[in-house]
Amino acid sequence: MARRFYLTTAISYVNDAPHIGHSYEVVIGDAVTRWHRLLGDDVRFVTGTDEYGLKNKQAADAQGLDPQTLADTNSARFRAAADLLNVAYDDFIRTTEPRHTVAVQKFLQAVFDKGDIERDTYEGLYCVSCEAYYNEDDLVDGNCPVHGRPVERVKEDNWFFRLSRYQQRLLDWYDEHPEAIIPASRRNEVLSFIRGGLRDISISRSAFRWGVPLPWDADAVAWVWFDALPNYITAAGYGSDDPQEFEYWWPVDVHLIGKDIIRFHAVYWPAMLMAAGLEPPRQVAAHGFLLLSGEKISKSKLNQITPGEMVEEYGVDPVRYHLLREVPFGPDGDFSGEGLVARYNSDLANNLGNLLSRVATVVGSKCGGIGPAPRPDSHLAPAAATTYKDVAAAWDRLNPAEALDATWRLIRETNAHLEVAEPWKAEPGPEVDAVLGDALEALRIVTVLASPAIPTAAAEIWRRLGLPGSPADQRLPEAAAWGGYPGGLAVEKGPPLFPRRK
RNA sequence: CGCGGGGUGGAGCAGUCUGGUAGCUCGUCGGGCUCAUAACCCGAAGGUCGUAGGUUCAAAUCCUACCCCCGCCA
Repeated sequence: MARRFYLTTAISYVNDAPHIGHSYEVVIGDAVTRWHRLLGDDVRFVTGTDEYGLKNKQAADAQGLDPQTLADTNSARFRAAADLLNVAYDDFIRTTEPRHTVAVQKFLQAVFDKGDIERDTYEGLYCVSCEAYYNEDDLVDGNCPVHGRPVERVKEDNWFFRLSRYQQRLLDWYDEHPEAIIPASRRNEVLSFIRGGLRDISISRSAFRWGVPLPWDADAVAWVWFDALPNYITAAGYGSDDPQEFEYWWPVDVHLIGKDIIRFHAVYWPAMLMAAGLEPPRQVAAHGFLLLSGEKISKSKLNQITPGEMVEEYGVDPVRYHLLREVPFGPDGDFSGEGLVARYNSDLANNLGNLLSRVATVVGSKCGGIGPAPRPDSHLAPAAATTYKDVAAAWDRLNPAEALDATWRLIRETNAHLEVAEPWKAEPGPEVDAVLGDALEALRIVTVLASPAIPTAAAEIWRRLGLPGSPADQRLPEAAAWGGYPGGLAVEKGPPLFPRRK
């Protein structure tokens, strides 16, 4: 019986082009969902773009475009960036799609009918960039503390979501679901925020039309977050013709997001869902920011690297590997060309690529190019079992860096295994066959375990080992069990898989 | 001010809950190997585990105070 696993990334705002920080999130989502596919889970992996809201409207105005045109153009760029990174999403949702409008209106109506959206007046200092209100003492020199730009005094007669009514229910929810926010430090932040008291939030805008119209008030559109967050239910089938679909996919297993939008996902969103009579997400996982050579990704500073440039320079799998391996999930992590090259040479070229190369060569010279079967009682067998256990636990905790670290330990053990046995010195025979069979089997297991991170290279290793199908077809945990390499397959050496870089 | 996270050999991290020879990757140095992508393997150097006290036979680990960094406070 397959488990279902539904994971989303945040959807990207289309007022800007994709950068490597966006790539970081979709690649983590992709690797995690690829892991679940290996486990045989019924996976749904969704990413997409957030296209309504004042900021998008203003970006379009500034370029003399109509907002839909800008959204079309930039949404396509985000999709292309994901494709370029070999990100296997099942759905790429755009908030300007008709299906989403249907879902948001249904959702709004449900909350409205519940009585949790009411008319009220609010006057405050508003930052257009944040699309949020600030208190006087939050300002820095009279400007928005985030953007450093002037705020406007706005008085709005608006529709308000009665978030304040959900304070206790949220606290109860998190009390009953301790894993619902990871890492724990973010959970603590959210809890102390909620305990500090929740204020109702304005969820309608009438100064512009670029949004989803409120079903009961044609003069107003939904505040951008009230339309963006429901993308997660739209993509699960909410509002579709088939009610079974949503029933099956909701609640979502993981919302993968950046630490900057935790409040929207861990406070507003669960409350909104509760108000609509739906279950909150099972888990909100907040990752840290990717720093570029130690600095925050910034449009103004010249430290932008586009995903396209990275992939062109280093290749898809090395970029994916670096994103996944270098940054422990949670804290901020550093991304740099130098770091990538160091990691690439050490892990991909020297350890994995070179292991494949030396094994293939010796199989060629000592076994006539036909890979022998492993020994059932190889000392690498328990090592492989331990590795699988560690790797599985790490992916389960959404920690790709740890999963890859554990995987590479088996690679090192296999290199050491060869060093001790020195099959290249021995005469061809059962002993040499056994040593190489063990190495081939370890390599097979490593390939399956590494495939969520480096799918293209994994498929190529698989092919060179002479194995049929591809790593993606394998099913865990069986595929990680010792003894899967049958022997008798033609092994191909081929050119270096990951040529060393200077 | 408050709440939360963190400070471990040159770099990045684990270990702290459940006290008991300080571990991993990279880097450096020495040796081995020469099947392999000058790759691989073994070994070594390098840490008073932020500071000062305390508890204990024993503290990176528990307690107290303090210093510094980071996050959250609509």
